[in-house]
Amino acid sequence: MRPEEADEIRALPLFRDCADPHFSTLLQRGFLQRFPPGLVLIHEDDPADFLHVVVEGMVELVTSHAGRETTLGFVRPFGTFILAAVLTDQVYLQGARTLEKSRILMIPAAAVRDTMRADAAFMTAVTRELALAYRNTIMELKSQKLRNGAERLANWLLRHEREGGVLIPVEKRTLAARLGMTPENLSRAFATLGACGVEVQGPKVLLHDRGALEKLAKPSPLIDDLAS
Amino acid sequence: MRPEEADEIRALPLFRDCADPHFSTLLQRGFLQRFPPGLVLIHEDDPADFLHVVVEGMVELVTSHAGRETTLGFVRPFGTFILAAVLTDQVYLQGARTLEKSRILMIPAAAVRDTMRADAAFMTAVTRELALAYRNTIMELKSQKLRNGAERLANWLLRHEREGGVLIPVEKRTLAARLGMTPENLSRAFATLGACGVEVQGPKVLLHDRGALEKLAKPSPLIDDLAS
DNA sequence: CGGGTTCGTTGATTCAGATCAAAGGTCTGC
DNA sequence: GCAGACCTTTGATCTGAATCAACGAACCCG
Repeated sequence: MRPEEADEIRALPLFRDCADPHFSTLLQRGFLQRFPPGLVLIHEDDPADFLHVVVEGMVELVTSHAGRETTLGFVRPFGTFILAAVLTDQVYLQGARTLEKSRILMIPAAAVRDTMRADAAFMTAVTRELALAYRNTIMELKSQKLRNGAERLANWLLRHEREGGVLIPVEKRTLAARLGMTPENLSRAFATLGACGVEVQGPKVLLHDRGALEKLAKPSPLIDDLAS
Repeated sequence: MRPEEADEIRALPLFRDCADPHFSTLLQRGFLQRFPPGLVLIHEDDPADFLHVVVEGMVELVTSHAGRETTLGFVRPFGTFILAAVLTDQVYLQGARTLEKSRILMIPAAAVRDTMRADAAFMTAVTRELALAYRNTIMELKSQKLRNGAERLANWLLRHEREGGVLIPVEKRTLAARLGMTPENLSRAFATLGACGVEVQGPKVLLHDRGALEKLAKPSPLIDDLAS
């Protein structure tokens, strides 16, 4: 791992307050692995062996049931995933696969649990991280139950807007699954948002009228405040 | 509080490993309150002041946005709610109101945080509780994204089945909101399940053919294993 | 460079669920 | 015991989303 990457991980809320020797142990017991795009990192229903930290690239969290499949989230550097399964020592509830060439730091579940026991500050950080992830998921559920497709897209755009536009970092089909709709319907949702000054140019999206878009999206800190 | 109720709370996974003096302090700093049915205990967007423990009765967790409203869960004795907001000291993401006459133990957020700091076993239990609640919500989200209305109802019935039947503990309109559909559609979903041996008699539901119902519901431990 | 595959979009159709409306039932409070 | 309110169910209709199908564009690979 490059030094600046180690620094980034060290600075994460999850590890920031961990004592130096404990953090070193975590890193020593972990593996930094490279993966090609599209590789399945985790199968649903497998026992939870590792906490994963995305160092480079992007990971998609997916779940499927009875022939249907959906995307639950994306993880980019320096995000972590499947902390909860590691803590409860249960099976994973969601699968994971790379969307790009990626490097992942994999920390054995036992190491995480050992360090929690040894380092109260780390335990606190884990708890905090879990609480935030939990709140994020509640928001996701609210979005799914209280909004229609176009509204979910509009809010996703507003949340990812940078300097008047958004660069969609994944294939549109993947974004559609993330937002809980079909690719066809994502296209139509974009068309609907055209009336609010949304212009699509391949992966680039221009928001010409943020006010109009917000009027349709009705963003709320109780649904849209955290990341994904 | 009656002694047997105090015992029930003491035996909860959340408090079981808490040292005696710390547990006593928690109880001393808490208030046991009685509430009539239909009373709003918590407004969304309020700062998180108290961890709530339902001692008697039933509580509905609700959320609303842009004129729409939905139910996120029910809490019965001796369940707790809004632990995450208490930990992160943020606003509540969901409202709460009583469905019946209820008694609630309200523990100040500061007391919870103090005890976590003082008692490692309690901290561990809090973390575990959070991880379970988080996994529950993931399952809920999966159910919402991967199943249709009749399937969600079928799985709810299977999960609550006792001796060949289910006694619906709330108004059907409330159950409908819990399952993410309108009351009208809940009626129709019950009608659909009639073909699988489901018979409705007011609040009582008889499952005459569990096999047929399971065939339609396709229950999975990755979606249906925990409570709510 | 050319051929094939995948992806994104668009149109037509179907389906699930929401909405609107009305009737019957239950519970409540006076 | 009765009147009124609310809940539940059923029917009719409408809307949003999924599906099916087709086409063009982009991309990859030989």
